Amino acid sequence: MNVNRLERLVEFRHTLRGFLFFSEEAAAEEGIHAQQYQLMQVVFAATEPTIAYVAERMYLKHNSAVELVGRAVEEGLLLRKRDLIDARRVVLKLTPRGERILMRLVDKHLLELDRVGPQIKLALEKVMSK
Amino acid sequence: MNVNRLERLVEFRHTLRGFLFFSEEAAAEEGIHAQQYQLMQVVFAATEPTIAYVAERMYLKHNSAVELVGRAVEEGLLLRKRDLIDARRVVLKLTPRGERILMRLVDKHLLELDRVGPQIKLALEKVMSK
DNA sequence: ATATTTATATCGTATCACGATATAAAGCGG
DNA sequence: CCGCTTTATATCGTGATACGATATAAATAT
Repeated sequence: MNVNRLERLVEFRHTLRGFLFFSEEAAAEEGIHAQQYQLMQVVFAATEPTIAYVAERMYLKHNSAVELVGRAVEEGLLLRKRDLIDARRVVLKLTPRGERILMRLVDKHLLELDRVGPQIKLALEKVMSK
Repeated sequence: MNVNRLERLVEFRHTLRGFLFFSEEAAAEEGIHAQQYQLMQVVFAATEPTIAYVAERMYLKHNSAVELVGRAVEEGLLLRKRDLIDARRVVLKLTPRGERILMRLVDKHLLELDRVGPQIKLALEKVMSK
């Protein structure tokens, strides 16, 4: 039943896309972009959030990370701090505003995952050849 | 432990992003974009794939769907066919080339989900408040 | 001390998505 | 049958995103 597995794959991607769409909308409600939310998550959760770390964690090239951070800094979500020990490096930190927005978004996403998590899980189980 | 749930949310998004990154790479290996792969999935799986249907299914505005389809048609992945009954509508169909590429990508994704599906599932379970 | 590597930044280009607007066919009310 | 509205697709201008190529500057190696 290869057709069946294809249909299940399509269904899985649809549930995923639904979740990601929720994420975009939630971010938009806070006046930011979905990628900025992801960036803030990564920065907040890291012990030493540098540009290179962000790039690796988000599967981006470093120049893309630089640009993403640049826009976030411009919008007052993040701060760049030059590393005192190694002056090539830039360490990132959320602004109070960034932190407030992140926390609200995290709460919303946790609620949403309580709602759609089971559906995603089911769709995923169906697509895996157990 | 709200911090814990946040960390688990971050971990979940990381596994998801990993899968989506795989998808981007796999598409690139076939010379197409990840969104074109998603589009082809939707078109292939639908009984009557119109622009409006694609937009709804991919959570896009119709103009975005028009543009996505336009680029896919230009690259020989899809065909536009005017609906004979309702001449406003456009029904989409994969070209043989599009279909071949889709099938290869579906296979690759099914294999990848056998590999990373369990990790995604685990991360999802951990983030849901059971 | 110079060469190389590492970390970040800049530039040009393309995809993608959107809002606003346009066009054209279908449906509707009289 | 004819305007009027709705529906389906298309076009235009703009901005975020991501990339490769290239640049800069600090750290490290020889």
